[in-house]
Amino acid sequence: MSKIATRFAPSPTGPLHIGGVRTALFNWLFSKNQGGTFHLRIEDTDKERSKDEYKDQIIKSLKNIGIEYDGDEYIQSKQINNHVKIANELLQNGHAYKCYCSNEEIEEQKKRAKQKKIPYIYNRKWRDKKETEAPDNIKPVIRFKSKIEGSTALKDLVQGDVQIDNNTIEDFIIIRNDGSPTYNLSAAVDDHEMKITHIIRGDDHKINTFKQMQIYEAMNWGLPSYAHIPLIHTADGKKLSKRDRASTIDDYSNIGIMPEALRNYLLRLGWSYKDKEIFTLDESIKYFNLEGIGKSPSKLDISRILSMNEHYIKNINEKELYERLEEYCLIYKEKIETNKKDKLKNSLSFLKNKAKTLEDVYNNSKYILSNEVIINKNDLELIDEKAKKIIIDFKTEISSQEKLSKPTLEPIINNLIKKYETNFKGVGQPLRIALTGSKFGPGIYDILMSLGKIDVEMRLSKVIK
RNA sequence: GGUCCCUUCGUCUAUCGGUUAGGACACAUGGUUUUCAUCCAUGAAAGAGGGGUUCGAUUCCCCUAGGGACCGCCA
Repeated sequence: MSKIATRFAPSPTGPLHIGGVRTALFNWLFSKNQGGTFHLRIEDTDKERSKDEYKDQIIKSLKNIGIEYDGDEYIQSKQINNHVKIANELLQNGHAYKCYCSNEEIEEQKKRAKQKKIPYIYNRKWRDKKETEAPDNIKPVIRFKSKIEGSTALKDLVQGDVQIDNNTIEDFIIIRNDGSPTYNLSAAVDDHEMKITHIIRGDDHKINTFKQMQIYEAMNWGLPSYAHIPLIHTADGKKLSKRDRASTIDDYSNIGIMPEALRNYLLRLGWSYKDKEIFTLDESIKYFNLEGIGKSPSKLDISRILSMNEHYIKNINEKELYERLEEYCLIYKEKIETNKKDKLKNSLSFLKNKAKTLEDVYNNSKYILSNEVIINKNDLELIDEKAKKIIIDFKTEISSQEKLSKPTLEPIINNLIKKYETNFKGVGQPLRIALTGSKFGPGIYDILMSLGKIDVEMRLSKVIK
């Protein structure tokens, strides 16, 4: 048994969306679980639409989520000569033929098929014709001589046995009339060349598998194993496409979803291992298997992504979390001022409790990050004369404190509650509004200590003027 | 239209013929609390329909319905 090798083969004609990321993840996990290798192949043979920026985005996306491919990326366009060579061999050994039908002729047939409401399938006109009958004003394409009789069974590692009548596979084109190879030829040749043992891909490729299997057989190559995984659907049940918003990793990074959360979510989408929900990267390698992949397509559920992210925010260590937050703010929000960094770091322990995303953490920490407290009119009205007196008293009391701490703050607040015959809210709410500009937020002690004495005094002065 | 695939709570799923059909997210209610949250507890919530096979079907088979994918000289 040769060493397990899998591959992910996207075309750089658009940004990689998370459906592709999941396919890559499954391939990678499977190979690592089996002690094999995982390869990235860039299928850039469509010169018109392929762009380097997409290739870079694909590579970046994989790296971002923790997927590492073995060796260099395999660039398909560099292998075109090899694909053409194989096509010629196929021509020689009688598994392919030149087709001289004109475009118009083919179009005409398609049109007729449509009118009769029967599926179009190339009529194999040139399959057995002699080369000498060829018109000299037409550049031929090369077609693969597909099987006409019988049926082919695919032992799919996810879907089980799938059988299809051979005559539903037409004599597909392997070389265009400009001499360039088409997808099915290139993919099959490269998979063989790369010694891929397991092809795990979306089940939208299933029909291609039957074509590619025939190329393998015609070349007498040993067949790889296939696993067709169900596609991810959007919330309304359609195939995920590049046009969908919130579909690339960056879309999720943008709202503060961390890569490990997305990785964990994608892993559990259509795959399961008992009742386990949370998988570290190592655990996912350890437990991943093809048997756990479900057969039905699954829908994207943002609330689950959010809750997965919430779990990771609460569970990664704070130093790490801080670094993520700083990077997040730098890229998507604002640079954190140097003199705010320590305050923010020390406040993470309570800020993270109210956050599902890094964006939430950022929003919750705005009172620390910004120097100005903006209080809206309704909230300002809550600071009435009595509240102002409380604030003045509070400010006087802390002026003698060297540093704000819970043991010293607690008696002060308790005394104010007694003195003004109010409750905690009566003291806490005006303070919170004055210090953060909001009725909601962290605990009052946390706010006080996270801001520090100087900031607290400054902010309080402003409301009692 | 043709070919192929799929069908358990709203969502992701467990169950590999015998279960009060389990878990997670979301939702609802209650509790803790200093506001918002967190946290804890509790609750509601599912085998698409119809036939078989079997002592017994969510599980195996068939039909129907519904959903999806593919049907390019794109990949």
